[in-house]
Amino acid sequence: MTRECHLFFETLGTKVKLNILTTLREGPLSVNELSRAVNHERSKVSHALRSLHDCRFVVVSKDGRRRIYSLNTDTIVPLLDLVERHMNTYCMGKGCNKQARGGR
Amino acid sequence: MTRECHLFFETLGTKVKLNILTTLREGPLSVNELSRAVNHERSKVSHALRSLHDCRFVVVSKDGRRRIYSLNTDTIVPLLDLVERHMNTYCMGKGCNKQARGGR
DNA sequence: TACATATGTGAATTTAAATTCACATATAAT
DNA sequence: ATTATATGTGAATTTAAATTCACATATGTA
Repeated sequence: MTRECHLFFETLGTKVKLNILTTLREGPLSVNELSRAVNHERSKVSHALRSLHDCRFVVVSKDGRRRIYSLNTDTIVPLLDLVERHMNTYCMGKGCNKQARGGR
Repeated sequence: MTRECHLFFETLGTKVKLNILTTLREGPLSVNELSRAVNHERSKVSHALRSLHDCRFVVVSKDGRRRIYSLNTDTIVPLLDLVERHMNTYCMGKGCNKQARGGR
């Protein structure tokens, strides 16, 4: 299980990907729309969508020459909710509890 | 939210950390015990535990000169369960659906 | 106090992922 | 068929995280 989950979490470990997912919570979008919404260039978004789709965090559907991406609401929505709850409960919403290192 | 979650998932994106968490599902362990259980050197495990603790995935308690780590069962157990379910449903338990690239 | 055991940590190095860019492909419109 | 629009992708580069190691700290024991 560790091996599979590793990839799973790795796939969520970057801001662009996370941005995409939270943006898609509002509703499905095409690549261009997403690119504008998260303010990152299309190529980057496209690469991110690839790995998100590889792990089935998102699903695609064709609409002419556009590709509409939407969340896998079945698992990803509850997952994000769970994480959000954890952050609020244990990390006070400010980037966890990273301790200052070094110093004397 | 994206900024915080980014760190959250990043913290789970490596095999050692994931190994530690799944091992701790069985019960609390000291650093040395964990080190043996996951078969990685203490220093590595210690570094991993640091970030896991920064995000409150684990909690510590002192016992003499040992430090006993245990899971934050409140959120991390359901989280791992959710992920496990996702993997089984959408990724057929074999490292997601990474498509072969290239080729002609 | 001196030593042993358990763990933590800074920093150099290694390793891997993210970004970028030029180009490929795919579909639609003229 | 040609052009425009939308998206995908390989590979070089950049960037960041993981690993390692030598040492620091902390606690207990003789």
